[in-house]
Amino acid sequence: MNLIEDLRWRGLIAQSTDETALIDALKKPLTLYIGFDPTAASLHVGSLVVLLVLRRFQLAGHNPIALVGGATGLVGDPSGRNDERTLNSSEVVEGWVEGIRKQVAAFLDFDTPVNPAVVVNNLDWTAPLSAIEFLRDIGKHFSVNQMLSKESVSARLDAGGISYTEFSYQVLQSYDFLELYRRNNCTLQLGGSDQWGNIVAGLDLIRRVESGSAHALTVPLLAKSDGSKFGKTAGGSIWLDPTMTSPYAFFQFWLNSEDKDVVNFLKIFSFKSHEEISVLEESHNLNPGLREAHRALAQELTTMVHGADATIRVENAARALFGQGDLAELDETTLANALAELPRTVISKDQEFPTWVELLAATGVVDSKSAARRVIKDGGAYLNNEKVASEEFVLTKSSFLCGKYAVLRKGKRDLAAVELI
RNA sequence: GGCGGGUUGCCCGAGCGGCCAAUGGGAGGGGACUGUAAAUCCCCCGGCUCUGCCUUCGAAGGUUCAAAUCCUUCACCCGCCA
Repeated sequence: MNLIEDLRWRGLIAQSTDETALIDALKKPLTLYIGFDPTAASLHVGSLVVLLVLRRFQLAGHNPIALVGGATGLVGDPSGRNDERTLNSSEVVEGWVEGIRKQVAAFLDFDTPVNPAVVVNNLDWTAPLSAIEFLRDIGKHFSVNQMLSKESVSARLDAGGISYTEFSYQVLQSYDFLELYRRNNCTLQLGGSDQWGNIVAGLDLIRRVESGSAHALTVPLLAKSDGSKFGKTAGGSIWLDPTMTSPYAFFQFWLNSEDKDVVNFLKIFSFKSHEEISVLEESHNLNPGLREAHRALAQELTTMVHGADATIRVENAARALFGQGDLAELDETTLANALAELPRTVISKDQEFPTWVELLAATGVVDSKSAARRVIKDGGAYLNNEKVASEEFVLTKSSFLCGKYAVLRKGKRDLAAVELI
């Protein structure tokens, strides 16, 4: 099975330029790139889809380039949006570029002698360019008629307009491809399916300027089986940065995948063999309640992103906190380790203990005291796994397990720790 | 530059002087059932010092006992015309 067939099996191919030619080109190692724009301080699980495809190409012997969009991030991609982006200051974007550069690097191999990965920043070749050079050398090759017909632009024209800045985005991205074609002989660009227009514009530019030919391959934008956005939860996006999404929450995100999605997710994200995935699929169909596939997915991804140690810690924590057993029976070490993975609030022995409402709000499991009251009224507030339905309830020293810890829970799975010092 | 239409809570979208913290839908939250799933059903969904009070309906002023609703100015968006 060749790489393209494997990607197809995984559901990772949306569109490509002439597939026969692409398969042919892939018989020899080629150089390919994917761009990531710094639109936040961290990548999220959605970016992981395409990043892992890049990794698959490297594993198959090709030369991967990860491009961080220090330039394009300053401009803003109109693709997939129906309103203009708010521009971020260059200092902010610069900071994000650094963070994302590190994240991307973690998934690629830079030490292999044959096809080491490369990370580049498009600001390096865009910044020195003067406006006149840009217009004469690059802009001249673009037809506004074609630019207007791009989905990303026409959608915006219908939705209320687009600035000249974002309109120019496709030109910048095309120039990136041209530049990488020249510098690295890069002949394939990967991206989310919303990037098709931008990528193809790059192919045109390469053809016009260098009479060269290159390829495009896009990955479907991942949606859940119910059509909703992948990678968003009530708490917001699932980020790769552990300070933005804790490894605990990250693990739980995968473990809580819907049944209908889990096998697809394994195909998309996992580096297990087809056979291993089939085994998990069978187990899942036979006894979904066991959630073996969910667990395998959560373990593999958490290990990939946060490391094996973190995965073990986080899984043990979940086992302790979700265990059927009485929390009071846990020994202090187990409890302390489990709680270390949760958001924590510290209260002092000397101060007056807060009321139940105040405590719930303080830990952040609810957004406000009003919300805390609502949850209490609805019977969704738990202390050490026991429902507490009184707003006036105040913890006492005996509420603290091992004399130190209290476990707050809202609903089934929203937990926080309180430590007494 | 002229004329007309618009700006409502996380999103869409009603309301068009008091009965409005503001209809409805979606998203979200809790409960029941389950498997830390889905579907379904019930409840909730601005904040607080919570039988009351405070802050919201683009912004600032004004009219009125009373304004999201009327008037004025400003900002932005969308049309049509120049």
